[in-house]
Amino acid sequence: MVDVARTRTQQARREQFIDAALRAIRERGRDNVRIRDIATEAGVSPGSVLYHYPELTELMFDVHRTVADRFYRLRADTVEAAGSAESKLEAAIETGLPSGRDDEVACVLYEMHGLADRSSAHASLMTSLYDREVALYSSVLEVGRATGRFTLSQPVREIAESLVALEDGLGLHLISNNTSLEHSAAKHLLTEYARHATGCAITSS
Amino acid sequence: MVDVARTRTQQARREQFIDAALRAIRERGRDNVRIRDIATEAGVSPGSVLYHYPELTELMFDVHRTVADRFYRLRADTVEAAGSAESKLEAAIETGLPSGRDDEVACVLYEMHGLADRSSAHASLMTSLYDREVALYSSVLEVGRATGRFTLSQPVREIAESLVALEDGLGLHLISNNTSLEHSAAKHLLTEYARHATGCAITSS
DNA sequence: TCAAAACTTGAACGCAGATTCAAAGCCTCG
DNA sequence: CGAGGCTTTGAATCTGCGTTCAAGTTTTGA
Repeated sequence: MVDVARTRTQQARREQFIDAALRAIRERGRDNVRIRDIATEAGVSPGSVLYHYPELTELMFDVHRTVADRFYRLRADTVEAAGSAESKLEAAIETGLPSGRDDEVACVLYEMHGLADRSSAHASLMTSLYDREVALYSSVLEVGRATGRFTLSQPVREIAESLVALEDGLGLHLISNNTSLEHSAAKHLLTEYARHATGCAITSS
Repeated sequence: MVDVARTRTQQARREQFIDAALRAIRERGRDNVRIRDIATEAGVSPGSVLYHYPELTELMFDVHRTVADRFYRLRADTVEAAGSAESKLEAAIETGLPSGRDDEVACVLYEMHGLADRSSAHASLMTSLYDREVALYSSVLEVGRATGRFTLSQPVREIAESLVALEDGLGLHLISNNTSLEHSAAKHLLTEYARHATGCAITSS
């Protein structure tokens, strides 16, 4: 995935196609999306898409990278903005679950997961997102412990990894229309685990 | 999904196609599988597949149903066979994670998840599996509590749902080649949570 | 201002895969 | 054994999508 040098405007154009592809993928599914769909979404002709992305796999990769980054950035920024360790933890939990089935970024992120099976490039993206999310939770836990607000029941990394896995599992069900699991229930489960693991009094308001 | 009446041999033939499709999907991916792949896998011609499954969506549905049932059945049987509540819990955990990337049933099950987005029939299958898994864990927890071996830190249903979500999230990462998460580590996290929630002394041997 | 480069388009082409179907094979039961 | 129904096949057809490309349009920069 070595990037050829591109001008600023070329890069900007590409980003428009990334957004168009994102919407098209959401609409038609990762493997059913046609070049025409992406073109239509971007308001151009199919040839134009190919001109900027001669390799569709590269566009797929960029979409994956983009949703992973956006997902993480929102979380990191929200956590950063929160004051206390407790509210940081609440912020991480709140932003870790897909807001609903209208959550484009989360939906596409889950769609992309499947590519990791067969492409090591996509697997790296997934691993990298996982690592960043674990690191984010870890830092929050460290802060809470350092300030004496949290009493951790397990090693930091274990709690962080469990939180990430838990929200991924819950998110998967929320996005897949599991009617036995509401968003509020998912958040409650996540909060309860966090509460037990940190011994602090956060709420799933 | 009303089934037309079929003879025993017709049903048996269909099951061969389900197995062939399962292998083909594993090989080529849910949306990239061609009729020819399924036919080849079954050792017949494409026309034969269409003869038994005029609607490919029906075959997809049957594959989904089959993997969900196999996955659950193995768990239920293993848990059933275990003696104490502790070993039942260990059995549930052990069978809840994909054994590896060679785990056909688990891999295809995760592939199928994505269909729930757009098909309510598939969403029902997913929900049904979730419900059964939650019920399975719930029953184990009830047994442990009734026999005084478990001291539950949360309502039964919450623990059960958390365990299911946790293993789904962990499984997703294992199947997606997340190099930051080993199978043994996943099992450890699951075990730790179970231990914490039940207050009992199981090990992730 | 103008020439070259970058970009876009839509029509034309080629191909892969779904689908159809007539012919042939093969059960099975009277 | 043989007639009728069930199953399989491979060839023919259809369809839709990717890809190419010559011809136009826009942008750039000198």
